[in-house]
Amino acid sequence: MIRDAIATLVRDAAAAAQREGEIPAVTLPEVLIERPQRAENGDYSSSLPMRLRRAVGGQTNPMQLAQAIARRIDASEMVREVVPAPPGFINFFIDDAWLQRQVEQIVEAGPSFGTNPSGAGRRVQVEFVSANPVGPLHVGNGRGAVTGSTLAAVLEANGFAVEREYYVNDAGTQTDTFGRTLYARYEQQFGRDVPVPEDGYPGEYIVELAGQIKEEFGDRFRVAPAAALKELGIARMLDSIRDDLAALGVRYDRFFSERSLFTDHTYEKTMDLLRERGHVSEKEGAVWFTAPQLGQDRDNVLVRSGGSPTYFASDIAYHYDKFVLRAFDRVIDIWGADHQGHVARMKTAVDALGIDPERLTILLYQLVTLKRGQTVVRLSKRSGDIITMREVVEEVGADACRFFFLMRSPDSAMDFDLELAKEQSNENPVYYVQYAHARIAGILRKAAEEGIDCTAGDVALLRHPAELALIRSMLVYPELIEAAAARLEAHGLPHYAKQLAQDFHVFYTECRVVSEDAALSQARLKLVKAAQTVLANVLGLMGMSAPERM
RNA sequence: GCCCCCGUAGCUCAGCGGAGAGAGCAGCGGUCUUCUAAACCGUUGGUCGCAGGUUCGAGUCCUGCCGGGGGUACCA
Repeated sequence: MIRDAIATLVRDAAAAAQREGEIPAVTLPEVLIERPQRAENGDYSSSLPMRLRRAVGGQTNPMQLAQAIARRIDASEMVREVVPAPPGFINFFIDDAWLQRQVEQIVEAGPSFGTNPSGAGRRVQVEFVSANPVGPLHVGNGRGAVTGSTLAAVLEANGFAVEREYYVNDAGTQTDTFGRTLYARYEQQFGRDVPVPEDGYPGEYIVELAGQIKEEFGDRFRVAPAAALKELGIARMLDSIRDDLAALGVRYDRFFSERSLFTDHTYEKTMDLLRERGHVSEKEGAVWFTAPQLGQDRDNVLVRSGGSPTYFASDIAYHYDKFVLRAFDRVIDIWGADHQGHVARMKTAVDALGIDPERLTILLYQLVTLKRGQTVVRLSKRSGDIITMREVVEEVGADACRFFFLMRSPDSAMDFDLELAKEQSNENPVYYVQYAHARIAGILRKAAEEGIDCTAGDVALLRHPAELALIRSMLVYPELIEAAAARLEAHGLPHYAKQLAQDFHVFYTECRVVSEDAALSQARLKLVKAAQTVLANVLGLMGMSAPERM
């Protein structure tokens, strides 16, 4: 990566200057390479001299340090010029010929362009959505789904062995409530006036489900044990959740059953371990998790006085399974902000199991408000008038859904405007990006018609500012992928895609590809192929399609 | 009360402690005989919520305050 190469140049030059006594022999601060905002300050820059100033004592002029370092970095094939700049920057200008040659590197790398092997096959689990299988997914689940699936893809692009998992809460009290509601709706199908339980779910979807079950199985479940109907209902809900996620382009490696933790005794093993390690106490007839020495100032219930385990208890067992039984190096849980209160105690619980809590990352995303223009559409699981994720995906399309969710930092509560997402106009950035790809496909079709073969194209002809800007833009991509994984942030992707698309659109406007100038046509065709590669790669990472026509 | 997130252009939002704060949309003015005008070019618009602090340097880090959202169960 260019950035790393430049960091090495700076580090080596600074060390040489120290050996030669021009810079005091202090420990060098970390060399960070930045991208200047203004082109006149180069392609990359280092502010090491100004940081160094603190280490060496106040009296040294950072500009002199910058000169001492810059002088020791020779121009190379990649770096055309190294310029010290006030008040103490070292600026790097990349050589045009080197940039031009990267076009061929990109085309050659194809789908692997931008990826890196730094993850070294370490096993990472990304667990996301994991909504209770008692109702359809809502819009907020969509945000989790898109964030999780994209981060998983980003980690894979960085060489991690990623497993995507959905934790199915098929053992808790909510499933009982669901079962009782379903039973009432089922009986109602046969004309019996069985009321929906007071704490039951009012949603119409359970009525529909009950109707389907009656149609398929008749009255079989009126005599069968109540558990059987609940089982079937949960299985059906899960099937529909799976379909909804597939419609958003989300796939999983595994759906993990909460109940399996009890049937295979993982739950007991985990509780035994917690007890052994002194984190279990009993009071008020309940069993509590206690860890004041780990900074948990309040105890939490593991087993209710009625004898049933809490969600927290099985979640601890679940994490024992992740870290100890399945031995993931790292686990990333993606939760909605409404689970915020659970974060600290979950990390403490992992710690209490003797697992390094650093191996667990819990990402929260803030809530989604669904809007239609100015009007807020309330999403309430309890209203019975649910705006489901499926409805949104069907209305605006999976691509627009993914792009809109990804655009915003998970830390910000977001409005999802259905009208804007659907808008097929210049107001909608989704089409702006995809249109760039469609335009590329158009050029490639035209070139094929004209029988242009670009293999012999000479990239040295790519001298137009728009061409060089496009190349520079493409070369940002590997850095983006690396940063996205390091910071576990996916929202840089759509912003980058917009930038890349813009650089392509400008190139398209300024530079005619298929023209009478055969040599230039071939060279530009190569550039177009490289642009297609990068655009398709970033769209792919976001789980979006790269259309050939629009 | 306590905990988490947010507050940047009219709107929606980017912005790893670095160089006159950026984008899209909206507004205003231009550009199709061409590989798709779902595009391009120009232009208007800012006390980065407020006040302190740390630093050579703060939109970015720390503290306090103000405003908005979420959480604070023997629910999940």
